[in-house]
Amino acid sequence: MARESDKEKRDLILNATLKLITTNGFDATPMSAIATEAGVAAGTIYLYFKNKEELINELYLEMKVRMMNSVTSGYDVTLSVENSMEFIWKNYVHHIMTKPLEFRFCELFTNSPHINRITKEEGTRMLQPVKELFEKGRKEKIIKNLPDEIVTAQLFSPIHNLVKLHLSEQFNLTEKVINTVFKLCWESIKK
Amino acid sequence: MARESDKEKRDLILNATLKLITTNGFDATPMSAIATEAGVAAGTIYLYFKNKEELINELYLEMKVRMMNSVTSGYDVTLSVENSMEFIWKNYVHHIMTKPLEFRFCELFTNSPHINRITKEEGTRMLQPVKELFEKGRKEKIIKNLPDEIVTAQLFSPIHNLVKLHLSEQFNLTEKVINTVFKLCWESIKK
Amino acid sequence: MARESDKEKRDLILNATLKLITTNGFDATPMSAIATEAGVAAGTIYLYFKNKEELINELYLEMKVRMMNSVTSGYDVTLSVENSMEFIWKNYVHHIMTKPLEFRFCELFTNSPHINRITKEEGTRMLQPVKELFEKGRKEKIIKNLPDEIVTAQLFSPIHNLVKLHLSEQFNLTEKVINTVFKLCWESIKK
Amino acid sequence: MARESDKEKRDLILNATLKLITTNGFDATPMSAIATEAGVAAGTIYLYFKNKEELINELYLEMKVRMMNSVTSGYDVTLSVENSMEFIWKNYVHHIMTKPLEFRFCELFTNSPHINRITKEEGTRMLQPVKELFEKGRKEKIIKNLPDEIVTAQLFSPIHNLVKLHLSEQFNLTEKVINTVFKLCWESIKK
DNA sequence: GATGAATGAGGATTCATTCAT
DNA sequence: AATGAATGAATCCTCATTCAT
Repeated sequence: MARESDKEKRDLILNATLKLITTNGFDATPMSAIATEAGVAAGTIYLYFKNKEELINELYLEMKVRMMNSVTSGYDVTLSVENSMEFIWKNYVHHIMTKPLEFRFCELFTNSPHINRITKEEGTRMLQPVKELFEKGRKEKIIKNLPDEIVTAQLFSPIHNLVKLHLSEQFNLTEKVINTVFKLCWESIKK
Repeated sequence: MARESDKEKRDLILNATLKLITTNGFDATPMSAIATEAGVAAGTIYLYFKNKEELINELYLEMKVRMMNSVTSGYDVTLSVENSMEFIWKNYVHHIMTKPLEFRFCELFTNSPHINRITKEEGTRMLQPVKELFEKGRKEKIIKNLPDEIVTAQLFSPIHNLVKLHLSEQFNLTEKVINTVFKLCWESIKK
Repeated sequence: MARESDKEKRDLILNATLKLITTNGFDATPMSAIATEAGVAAGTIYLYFKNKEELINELYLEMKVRMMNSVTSGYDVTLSVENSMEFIWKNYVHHIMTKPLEFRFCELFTNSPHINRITKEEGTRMLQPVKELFEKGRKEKIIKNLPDEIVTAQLFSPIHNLVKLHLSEQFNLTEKVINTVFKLCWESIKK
Repeated sequence: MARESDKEKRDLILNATLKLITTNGFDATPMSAIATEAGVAAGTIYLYFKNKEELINELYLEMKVRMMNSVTSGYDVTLSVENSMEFIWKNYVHHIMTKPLEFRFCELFTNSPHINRITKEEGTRMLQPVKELFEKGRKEKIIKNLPDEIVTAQLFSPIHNLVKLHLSEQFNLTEKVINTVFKLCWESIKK
């Protein structure tokens, strides 16, 4: 039970951090506020994280892990490349739309000097399965022969952008629109 | 000459802010550092900007203005929709690639709580000419009948993303690649 | 055995404190570090000592006791005043040279506000045997008629100082030098 | 006048530090207390000293300088070695007796890890004139042929010790006693 | 007795902002 | 207008001590 309690407290802190930083930004979120929100003492945070920077970095990784789990959960290897892609793509969209805090947090920190190189690389490493799918698609002559970066950009950045607009209520991203966008994106890279 | 000197000092401060914030981030850029970099006294900044927040906001607007000027400079109204689009698109790419500081700054602050609603709206308002071009394209049945947001996302976010990778040296964005990407994007929205 | 174990733990804590405080100083030695060095839990220290201050004070007394034991061990009451003095003096020198940690600790705390008046007095009280020897010397007209404080100062402070230099490697205190210094000191107080 | 004010504030801070640290010890003297005692804001200290450590080090040096100035002020080179020595010795005693705070401060920090090597060396370097006097005495066959360290120890440490007792009111150091002690010390090193 | 997680007060330091010159 | 010394609130973090297990 001691270990459960540890896990719980760590999670309370991570969740409090996620909520406050996403809402107010890094600078406007003192450790004391995180402690209060998490219902622990200020010093307790330092039992689980070395300092504010490490707290952010671990939270960032946690977010990336959750996302990849979400995206690949239920993934069926026997699916065709196109169906696999659609499955992953829609899982991704669903994930970021239903976890706005996690999404916003990743947005804020992906290019932040607070995230150190190692964390960033570990975060990127999780995209491996997707890259393998691209490779398969190219080999099977299903998608165009373009570098991973371009395929990723064509496939994911438009919807990524639209989700951002949706979450800031500048645009209403319906299921129908999502389907439309997937088709546009897929068309642009398929052979 | 007094007014010119004023203008100069204001610009010195804005440029110093751009450089330091882009390099070190908002938190790691004290007003005193900006003053030193600009070659003025700390107090002087407050003669031109009410406080740090306003300084950031004004710089943000300035960046947006410069970008729109860059993008539409030399724009010829007699061009076809497709050619207009290509002109603007490539101007945009050129601008953000040659002004990495300005680009990075906008990236950092577009979704930041430091930029207030009014500044953000004013920044968005400058996209008006582009939106009018979309409207024209839809009317002339040259591009698909899609909302502005989707057209913008399809057209600009992939290259936007690739420029980010390019500037962080994770990808080499050559002239050839740029042309390829334009074609992909344009294909995805044209009728 | 329980009591033996208690004694052991108390000693482990005292030794750890001696080592760490001497090396790093009082401020740079948290209780948690002492616990780790002693191989006990942080809370355990408080079973043996009321708080940090008392821990220091008890250690200080312990050091004084050890020193007096060292200094008078093997002391022969039938010796002449001069021989007694030489015996004690050289025992003292030997003790502080072979127990640099204990010596440094006493140095650090003799004039520190952390050592309370009572501890200090108890520490001084142990010099009683030496003072009696002075009294005997004066009565037998072997040493000059000077107050204890002056005799002590003349006899011990020069070598005390040289040992400090020796331990900080600014001076090499050989057996020959020690003998020379004893003679100088003794001459200065003998009649 | 601006510079005078600077000097004044720096001195206010140094004096406050001297007083509080000597009374309460390093740990028990927060920067905020120093600020209050000096009559400045907490942040102001950092305009004159990089941090607490540097403040202590500069104060330490200041104390050493003042002492050497005191000790050699009015020093007449035409005096004999013995008279020179007596002059300096008594100046020294007078200085540490009349400046108990400065004396205690030096005592506290001479062997403290807070004083860095450079400061310590610079502090020691000021003893040069005294060492030259020793050399002269040896050459003129007036004092015994002993290393500087021993001469220093014999000459200064007994009185140093007695002053400490005097200041802590464990001993009353009268002018007569001082003269007696000088004679004892001088006798022990003179040929 | 022993543990070590949890506490929260306290301290060094930074920095946006002001204001006397 | 320009300065930059001074301010002091705010923040991160440490650590002596407690207490439930």
